[in-house]
Amino acid sequence: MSWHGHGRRGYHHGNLREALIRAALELIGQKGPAGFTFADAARAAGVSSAAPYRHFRDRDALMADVARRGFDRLADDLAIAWDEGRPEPVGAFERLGRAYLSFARREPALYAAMFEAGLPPDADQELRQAGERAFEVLRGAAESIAALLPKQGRPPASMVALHIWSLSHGIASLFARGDAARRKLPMSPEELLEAGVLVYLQGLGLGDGKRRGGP
Amino acid sequence: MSWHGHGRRGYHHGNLREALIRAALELIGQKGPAGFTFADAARAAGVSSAAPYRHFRDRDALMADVARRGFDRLADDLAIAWDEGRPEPVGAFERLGRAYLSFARREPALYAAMFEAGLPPDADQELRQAGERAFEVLRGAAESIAALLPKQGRPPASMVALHIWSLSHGIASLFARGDAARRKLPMSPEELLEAGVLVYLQGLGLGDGKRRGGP
DNA sequence: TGTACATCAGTGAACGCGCGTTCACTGATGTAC
DNA sequence: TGTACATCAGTGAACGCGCGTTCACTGATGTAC
Repeated sequence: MSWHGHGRRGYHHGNLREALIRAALELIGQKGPAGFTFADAARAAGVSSAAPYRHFRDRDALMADVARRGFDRLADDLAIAWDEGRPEPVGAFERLGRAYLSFARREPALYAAMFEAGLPPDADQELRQAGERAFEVLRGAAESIAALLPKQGRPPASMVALHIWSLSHGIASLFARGDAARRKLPMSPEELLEAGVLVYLQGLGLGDGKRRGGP
Repeated sequence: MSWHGHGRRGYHHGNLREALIRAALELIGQKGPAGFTFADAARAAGVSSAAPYRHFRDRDALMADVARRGFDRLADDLAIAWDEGRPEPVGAFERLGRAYLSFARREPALYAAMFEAGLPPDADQELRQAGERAFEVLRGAAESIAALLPKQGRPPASMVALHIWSLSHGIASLFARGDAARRKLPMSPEELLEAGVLVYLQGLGLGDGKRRGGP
């Protein structure tokens, strides 16, 4: 019924661009970002191997579009988790970390396109902006966290943001990936991250003695 | 002169196994772990495309051997940096973190084979053992660090090791990689890591008020 | 020290395969009047 | 409401290419006697 449904509707596909992106995501999920080809995507979308050229310059352009969507969704997820620091920043900040890891786990194909496809982060304008938008959420949160500290000795917010990003990404890419390269862990990645963030915040001087006891 | 020198010495190569590994390393450095083929390696070693099969089952077996060497060397580097915690554990531990990052930067091709080639960490016995040996150095160091803390509330050493590994790997793979996917940073990766480790140690209760002031 | 023989590490030709890319084309859709 | 035409999104055939892999082979090396 819907005029841009999933099936073909004759000579024209009707929604090939979307179908290719979905196919790419599926294939990346199965075989990793390296093991997916332009021809694969065309086949999966049920279209001739020349058709994708109407929508993407080449494989990398398609990959970049997938990655861009990934950053858009990550930015959304992070913003929701942070929720402008409500009810109080420290708890919200921990929630933010969990949301990052959760994204990596729920969307391994997107995550791989974003960080393991070998794309330059500024492959194109849109990709760069989407990446910056996501980081900006994290940086804003770090800003609020830093503001809780006495003005002298307060660390730069961007550094705090980079630490949390690095820790989260490290855990995601070593222990929470979707493929055979995942490393085993004597605990859940979530626990590992949560404990790490806690120690880190403590180190900043934000120890909340009784842990998450409210403001 | 040397009987297993670099050039061919007739029909037999004399040292093809080594030459293939060196070629693989070179190619991974240039094109990433995905963009290197068995045929490439043979060509670079100046040998027919069938020759590598005398030494490696397939491309992945070659890659695994490269990765194994990487872990061996990383383990060595880390052990030297840690130096059994001399002159005192906290300083030595920071040195350890720097050594990790330094390895990733000096040997981007090895690092990529170890962590970005999509190899299962236990692809074979030797690879697994080499990986464990490297982690063991880190875990041992974390043990010494944990031992500085009061017995109750002391975190598990393996968790501390995993935190430092994750942070280091996150920084290495986001900001210190050798290819076009490296992300820009408003400081050096070394500074970022060092600051992160410092905050973390502080969070553990190992603040050295005047920073590195000795025991 | 010499010779016969086994073993080994390479060759090179061949194969099937799938990819990327181009091209003239054609069927469907949209629009001007 | 109908018709002519432009535009667009796909087709399918073709191409050159390089990869992985196998095979019978051959030249070099090592060893038994």
